[in-house]
Amino acid sequence: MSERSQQKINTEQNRGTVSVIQSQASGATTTSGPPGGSLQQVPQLVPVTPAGGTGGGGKATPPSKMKKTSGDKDSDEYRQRRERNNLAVKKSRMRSKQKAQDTQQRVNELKEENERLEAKIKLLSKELSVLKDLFLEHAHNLADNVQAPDSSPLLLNNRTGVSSSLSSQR
Amino acid sequence: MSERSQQKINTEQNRGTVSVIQSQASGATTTSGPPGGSLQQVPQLVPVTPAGGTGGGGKATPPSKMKKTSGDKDSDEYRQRRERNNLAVKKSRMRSKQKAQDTQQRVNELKEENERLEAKIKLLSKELSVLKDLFLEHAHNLADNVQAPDSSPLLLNNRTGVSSSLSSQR
DNA sequence: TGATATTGCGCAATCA
DNA sequence: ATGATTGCGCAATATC
Repeated sequence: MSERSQQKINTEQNRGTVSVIQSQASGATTTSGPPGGSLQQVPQLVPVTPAGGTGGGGKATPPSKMKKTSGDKDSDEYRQRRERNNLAVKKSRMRSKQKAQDTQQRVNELKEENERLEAKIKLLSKELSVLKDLFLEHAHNLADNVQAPDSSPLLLNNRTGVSSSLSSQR
Repeated sequence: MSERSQQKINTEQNRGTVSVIQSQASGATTTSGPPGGSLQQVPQLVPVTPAGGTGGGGKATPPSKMKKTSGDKDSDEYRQRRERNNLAVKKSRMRSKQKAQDTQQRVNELKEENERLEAKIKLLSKELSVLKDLFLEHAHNLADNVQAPDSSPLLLNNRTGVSSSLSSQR
């Protein structure tokens, strides 16, 4: 299960015809392939003057290493490889971005969870404190030898202001 | 090993500007050469097709509006701008990466914190449960009208197996 | 209006 | 040899 975002792949070289399509309003630039995204580099004839003295420039005759077909750059295979790599790059970057996004989201989730847990802790602590107080009070009563034969304090938990502490938590 | 390449790309639509590559000769630019890095593009001027995009629809040959010097690409200012941008790009990417890293770390921290909180909750819950049991037991005793002449149960908290529950939490 | 910041993309080196 | 990663420069935008 993997969806593929396919996009226009021009497996061809434009040699002079250019398409001017550049009117994209600013807008959501999410990670969805921007239609008509930006293009850059331009087409152009191979400038490399193969032989012939470059009249002006300094060292303009890099060791001509043309092996293979008429140009290892114009090669059909080369273009193919490039295209594949470009695709791979795109994919990789997409995943990378996605991952970063996921991580960010994870942070948010964890933060939420954290708050929840802390709230729970607070609640439990409060309950505990109430019970402890009751205990202490009771202990006091015993110590003071106060019988307090009336209703047992167990059912009166409003002593410290907490309404319902003795119940299943949450 | 060094392959000279020049960016001549084109896949997808192209516009009408060209990219020229500039050489770097012996590292004179502010940016130091990257260690074992990549190659630079090849030097050479490019036959920038005059602005006119053919197809554009409106202007077949827009007046070549080269402002300023005759070459806006080989211009000194151009290179300067590029260099600045390259710098900015690097900086931006660095920060981006750093941020991602930080985010990842935050995840780890939060996870840890989470575990801690959960452990605490567990502990509190246990304490609470023990106290409740004591309460119930006590209530029972009262209900059964048992005198319980022995010591008060408050000091005996080993009933359910918990060692020290009645103390300041943490 | 100019400068920096961000983003998408292609190339090439390197990894796996 | 092939796909995945990564650093880098270019150019279009976005932001300030």
